[in-house]
Amino acid sequence: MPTSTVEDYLKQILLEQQNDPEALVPMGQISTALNVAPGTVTAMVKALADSGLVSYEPYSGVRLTPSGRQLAAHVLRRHRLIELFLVKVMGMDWSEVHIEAEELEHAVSERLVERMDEMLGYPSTDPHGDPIPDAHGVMPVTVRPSLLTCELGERVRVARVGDQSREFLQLLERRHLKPGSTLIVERRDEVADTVDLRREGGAELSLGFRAASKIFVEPA
Amino acid sequence: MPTSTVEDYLKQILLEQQNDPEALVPMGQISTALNVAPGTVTAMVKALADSGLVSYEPYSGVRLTPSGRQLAAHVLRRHRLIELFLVKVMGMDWSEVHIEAEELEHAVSERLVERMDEMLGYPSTDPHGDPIPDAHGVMPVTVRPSLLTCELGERVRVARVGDQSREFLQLLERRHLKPGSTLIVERRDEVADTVDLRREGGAELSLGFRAASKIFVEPA
DNA sequence: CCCGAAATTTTGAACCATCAAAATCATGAT
DNA sequence: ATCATGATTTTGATGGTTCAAAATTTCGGG
Repeated sequence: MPTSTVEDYLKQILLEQQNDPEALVPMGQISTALNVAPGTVTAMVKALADSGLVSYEPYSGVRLTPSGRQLAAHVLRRHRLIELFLVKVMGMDWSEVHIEAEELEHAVSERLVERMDEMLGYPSTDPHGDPIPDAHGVMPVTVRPSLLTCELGERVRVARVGDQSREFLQLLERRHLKPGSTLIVERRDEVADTVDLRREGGAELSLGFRAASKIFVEPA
Repeated sequence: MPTSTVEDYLKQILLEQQNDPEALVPMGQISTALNVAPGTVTAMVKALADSGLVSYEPYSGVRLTPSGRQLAAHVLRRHRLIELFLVKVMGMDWSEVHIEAEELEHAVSERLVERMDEMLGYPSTDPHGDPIPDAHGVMPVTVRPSLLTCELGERVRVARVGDQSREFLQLLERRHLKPGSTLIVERRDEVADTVDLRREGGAELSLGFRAASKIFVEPA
């Protein structure tokens, strides 16, 4: 049985390289994301390599092996199903479920996860629009434009948000920019660092480039 | 923040001495219950004593201090609310929820526990009839007769079962002896080691003394 | 009152996850 | 090509939890 620390490292590596399974994730990135000292990551990664969960290239980085990827995907599945469960069934706020799921993902049994999945009707995405790996650990990766890169003047729907922080999510809630909302990007001003949006109903609002880049959309 | 190991020790000590707050729980009892070596318990208990959670009397045993009791009661509250939640909301079998709750009790946040409590309508007992401590850690202790000590010929209702093992609980389920069931103890035979019961509806069945002593009843 | 069995404590060791700080390596700019 | 800078690895150490086995204590019966 992998420890919860091992699960955290694998999950993080998966998140950092999910677009490209061949990519090497540098140590520093993991160190920052998990908030541990760089040397700790080196030590841990060596142990993961010894267990055959990652392949480690000194001074370059790590990538998941098939079995590491499998395990990581299951952790991610648990995390995302739990988040959705907490929102849909427990009525919790979407801005608080990430932290909660961070703990619960290491404690729930396989049976309980499958029960949640069933109760939720086998959903494909979590409250932030992230895909939920299926029971075999398979997860579709969809690349979408953000508010910074999508067409101007087209009606788009918010599909996913790329920042799980409480503050960011609460902002989106107040501005009615949760996944599912539709809107149009009216204009972008590089100098002013603003993206102007028109929401369903006509209300205008604007975001800075950094915030806009964390909201991903699909054609409405 | 106490570690989950600390929570396990405190909870176990509370369970072993819940009738008498003055009682000293011997090391061996904890060692057996938690399935760790005796020396490990000694070491851990010393650490708990240093944290002011228990008072330790070498070669005699430990008892909870007020703050230890407080903490233990909160762990027990989480455990029992989770068990009930898993049965009532998740539709899990009562024979499998104990193990699940054993993990979850260390992972759920205060907020989530209170949310479960609310959804369940502030229940007073868990699926096995054990009392659920309130949000302040206060738990009523009711002493009840067992099938071995209650009056013969009286209609009684199963109020609590004192064995959480899967096998025992599945047996009770098959025999319709879950908490809430009513029955009459017809006779006891010391030599044959049998307790004969008549269930609601008239069906007769018998149990051995050891099993009978783990089923507690109240007047129906 | 002493003695042996049972319980408890001590000792020495291991594993996991972590840190700070020193040493090493890699890379891009000159 | 070299060299400074930043990333990575190494080193030495700590805290928490655990074990096995040896030493000690307790306590009831002779």
